[in-house]
Amino acid sequence: MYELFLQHFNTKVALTAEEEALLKTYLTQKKLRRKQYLLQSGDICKAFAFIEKGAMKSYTVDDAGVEHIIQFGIEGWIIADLYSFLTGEPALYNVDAVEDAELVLISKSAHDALLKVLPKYETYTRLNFEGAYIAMQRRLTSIISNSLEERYEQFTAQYPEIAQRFPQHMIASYMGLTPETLSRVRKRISVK
Amino acid sequence: MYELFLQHFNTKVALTAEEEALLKTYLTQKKLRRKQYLLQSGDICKAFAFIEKGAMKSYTVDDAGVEHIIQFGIEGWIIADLYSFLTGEPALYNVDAVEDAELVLISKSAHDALLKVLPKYETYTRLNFEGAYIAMQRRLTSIISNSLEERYEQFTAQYPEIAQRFPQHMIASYMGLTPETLSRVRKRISVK
DNA sequence: CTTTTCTCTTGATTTAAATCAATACATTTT
DNA sequence: AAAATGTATTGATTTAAATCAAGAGAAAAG
Repeated sequence: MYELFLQHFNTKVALTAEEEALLKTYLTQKKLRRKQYLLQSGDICKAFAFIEKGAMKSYTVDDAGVEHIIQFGIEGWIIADLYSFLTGEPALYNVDAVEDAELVLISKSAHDALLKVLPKYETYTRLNFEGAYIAMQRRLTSIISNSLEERYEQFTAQYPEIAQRFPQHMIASYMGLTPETLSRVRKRISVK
Repeated sequence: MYELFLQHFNTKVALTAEEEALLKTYLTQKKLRRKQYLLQSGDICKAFAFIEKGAMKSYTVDDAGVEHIIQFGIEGWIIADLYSFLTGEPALYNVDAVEDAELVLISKSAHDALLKVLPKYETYTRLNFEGAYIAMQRRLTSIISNSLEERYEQFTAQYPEIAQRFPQHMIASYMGLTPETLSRVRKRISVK
């Protein structure tokens, strides 16, 4: 239980056996079936989720009812509305399962306690945020600076598993495009 | 010296007089004239900069020579190519002064040392990354989900000082638009 | 196993933004 | 003070993406 999470943690910050036992006492498990929500916008995000198995997405829904995907998550990734988690404000995003999923949850109270009792947890958190920030900055740079063809090719090169595991219309949503446009972008690339 | 930086730090994590004195020994100063570079893409980002005074921008330049602004910075903000700073890889971004600037620099070696000698520095860093991550996620959400009018109004509401202090064509670049389009967006808003 | 839903593609048309071009005004620079 | 540079607006035209619409194949549900 919690194998992948502990492995992920130890890769970033190595734990002693005692620390690992302590950490485990703060973790809980959750299983989700395809299409079930982990979080709905307007609710408070009371835990962040490490994905042990399965595939998730976070997204907004606009006035016209269209989903805009903010983030994907598969095994080894963290997913949540961090804004809501950290501030206690209502979530802006929905989070649900694209495939059946097994999650490790760290609640806000567990998170706050861990920051106090386990200094390595703060380092783990900092490294996660560093990585997440850098990934997001690259995504933003790509949106602002590159053509659709370049953006799609960068995306598939950087996240081949995401590109293959999620349906194409979700990739389009993630890129801020209609499914038709992404289909045509792919065609232009394949012709070239 | 370093007044604003120390104030910013203390607001996030309160320091004792001894800790503050220790922290100061790791800081250096730098002044930049308008249009001078702090960093050029391809170089290694060897320090991040806290802005004590002035205005900065980070940006990419595409094949056609067009600037794409990634981030603005004014008094109290941090600016750098964090990707390059953290990984030691060549920077993707240029950083230069839009107004004459006074900076507090924390070099990579100072950063690494501070993480070891001053636990509160790790907390400070974590909180900075949390805030930066959340701000960037909101920007991305806005790009993917909202109309240009909404995006511009959100931007001016959230960062009134930036909107007023930087020329409009830079705001356009930050939004991924041409200056002409932003001019027309503003006109549509004012008519409405 | 068969009906329904989901997924992707393609075509025609509309719509929004980029581009090209000109001008006016403000601010640096010399 | 004059020249040069930077900044913002407006108009005409082109270009790229969204929208509307249809259909075909695959996957999921009953």
